[in-house]
Amino acid sequence: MLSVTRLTINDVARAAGVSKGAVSFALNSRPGVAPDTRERILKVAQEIGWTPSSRARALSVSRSLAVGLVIARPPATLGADPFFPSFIAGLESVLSERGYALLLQVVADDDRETPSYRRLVDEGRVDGVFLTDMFMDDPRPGLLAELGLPAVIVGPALGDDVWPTVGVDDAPGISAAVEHLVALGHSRIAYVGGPCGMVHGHSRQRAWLTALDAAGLPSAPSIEADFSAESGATATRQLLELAEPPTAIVYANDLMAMAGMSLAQSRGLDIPGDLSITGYDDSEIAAHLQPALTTVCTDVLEWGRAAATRLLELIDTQPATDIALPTAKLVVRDSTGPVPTTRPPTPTTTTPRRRQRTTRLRQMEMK
Amino acid sequence: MLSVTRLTINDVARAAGVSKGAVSFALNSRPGVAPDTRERILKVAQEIGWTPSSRARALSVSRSLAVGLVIARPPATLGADPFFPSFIAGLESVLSERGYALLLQVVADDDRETPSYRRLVDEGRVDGVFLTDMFMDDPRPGLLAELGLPAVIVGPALGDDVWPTVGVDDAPGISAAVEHLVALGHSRIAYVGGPCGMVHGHSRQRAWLTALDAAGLPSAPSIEADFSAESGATATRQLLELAEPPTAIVYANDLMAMAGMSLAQSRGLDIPGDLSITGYDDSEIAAHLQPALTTVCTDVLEWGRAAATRLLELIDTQPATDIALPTAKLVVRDSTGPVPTTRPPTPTTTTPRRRQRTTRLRQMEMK
DNA sequence: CGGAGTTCCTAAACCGGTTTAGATGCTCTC
DNA sequence: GAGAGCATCTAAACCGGTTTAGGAACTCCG
Repeated sequence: MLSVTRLTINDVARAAGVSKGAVSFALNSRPGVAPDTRERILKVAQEIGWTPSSRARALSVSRSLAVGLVIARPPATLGADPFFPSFIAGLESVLSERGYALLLQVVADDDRETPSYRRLVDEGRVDGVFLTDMFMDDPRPGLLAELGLPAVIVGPALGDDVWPTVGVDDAPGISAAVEHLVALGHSRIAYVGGPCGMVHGHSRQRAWLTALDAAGLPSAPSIEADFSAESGATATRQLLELAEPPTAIVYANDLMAMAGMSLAQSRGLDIPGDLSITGYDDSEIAAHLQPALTTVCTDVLEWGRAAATRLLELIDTQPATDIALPTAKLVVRDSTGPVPTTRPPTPTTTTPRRRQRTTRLRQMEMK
Repeated sequence: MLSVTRLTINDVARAAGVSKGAVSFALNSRPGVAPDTRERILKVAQEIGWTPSSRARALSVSRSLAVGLVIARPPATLGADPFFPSFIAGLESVLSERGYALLLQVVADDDRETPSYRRLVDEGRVDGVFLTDMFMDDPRPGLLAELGLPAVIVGPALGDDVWPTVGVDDAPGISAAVEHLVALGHSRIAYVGGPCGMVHGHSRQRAWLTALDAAGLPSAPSIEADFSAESGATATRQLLELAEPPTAIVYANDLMAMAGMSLAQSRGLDIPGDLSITGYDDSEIAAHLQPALTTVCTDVLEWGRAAATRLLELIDTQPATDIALPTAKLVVRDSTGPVPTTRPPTPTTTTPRRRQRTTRLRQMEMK
């Protein structure tokens, strides 16, 4: 190791016997360099092992060659969400190919993210950002428009936006779940959703409502939870304590479904004998639960790829290529089954089914 | 909005009636500027709303002001791991305070990461990296030493390394789990671990072995899995089919423990009546399982903070401040209980307990 | 054969900061 | 009161690329 200093474009220029500019032209495959000169330059660069410094590049092209992802969620909930890792992997696969880096920021939930974005812009760290976990009336698109920072909204389409939206439509997945339950004979299909103030919380609930309606079913109880296990358990408890508890519950994510399933089981209910349950996400554990969870699966990796592609297009002010995302698919497993037939036909204030079950349990324990 | 161009240090200099250099000095609180001048400059900068461009700063200080985290795992496994989100949140809290950004890369598992690091270095994207999911004889520390890129190893201490290690020791947590089970009367405490080729897989298994030994127990079956739900289920099946199945299983993470618990339950075993189970991680869902999972909890956020602090020190060639990380703690819940007392004293080739249980189940179903 | 048009390339400006060398004015000292 | 020493500040070089203006050589064409 003779020289400690990093290789620069000047070293290449000198070695190839040309000027800095020529090297730059050759590297970026721009006209103005003879084919054989170009080849010679590239060969020399290769030989001495030079890669352009993205620092220097970033300064001269007035771009950061990086995009940002700001995640504002309590880390606990984040950890249980299979979405982000796959999504980020999808982003990466496109970004790295185009020489872009991904800047990640995980901020406290209550920070409302906007200071983070402002800083990213002020410091010129990123050329664009992905917006996730959108709220209804989210201030961020407006803020970013004001700051002039390109953005892509990740999630269900909103419609009237300044920024493009890239997202797998929730509706088909939820609809499929409801239809599946209807086909199994269920008619009291409750819903445990995320915060209605959040776009995907909202859209999934709408999908459930629409599907019920399409099946000609009357409205059923719906509880607004917050995607956490705790809230899923609480919501489930409330539903089971209703005078007329549901025979099936559609959850807006797997985590709440798992917590709900556990809670129901702890009360002696058999899944799916007494209660059918569906999740959303198809997390790794879903298939290995007892019973295996019927859930909705989306191709999150592809989703990430699409979002990244769109953001880069936006940054380069290229026209949008419309990428068709595969729709959400229902994965039927063992947590859904035929509606219980032994149900008493007239609704009462007590819950006979649970009573009965409790009795059976008691017998078992006494044995 | 009169001018569309970004504010630069020149604008501040002009507005304050000083030179570029003076502004730079003032901003970085270096000597050579009179106190009142410094204040005036800062006030002007504040007023016109200028923040130094990190692009330009990065080029002139020959630093990227960013650090990298390369994650090489199949996204599916990643999504189920509560570690990274909290860890990243911890990193962020230190990095952002110091004006550093976090560059994230999620690469395919088989890419073995090294090309990613090489690229990060070649392009000058980062000033240092965190190494996670270390293998025994991992080539990365050596590679990075060669490339001259500072690194901090995240995980159990290895000892002979070029780079500092920041990690919560696994041993106390696993030991506590084993001791807890021993106290409950268990003597056949099996172990389902991660790949032994991985450092934390290895260290957790050693901890289990050591703890067994300390309790004066003979060696028990141990299965090398891969931290995935699938592998956890398979390992559990193998253990339960042993001539003399364990009465307790210690798992190296929650995901495998959950899958194992479900599998055991699907075979009619009662947890913890017939089999006690412990996990590792304390994921959000753990407390909401049926039964709630006894597991090991570590302060991952603090861990992230420590790792970031250490890496920045390394980059600035400052001496290491030794940060004491809180040790892993056992969280006792309901998946562990007294060893079954009804067990026949002589081992046979069949498994009477399960037989008995199956019978009970059958009775129930026939009813 | 002289001027217009191309092609290929170089020198120099530029991106927006940091940092160094040196100018200026002031105090201190003998 | 002249030179040393210091604090304060400026001008200019520098980081490592990209990009523009322009020069040299060569072709084309009337």
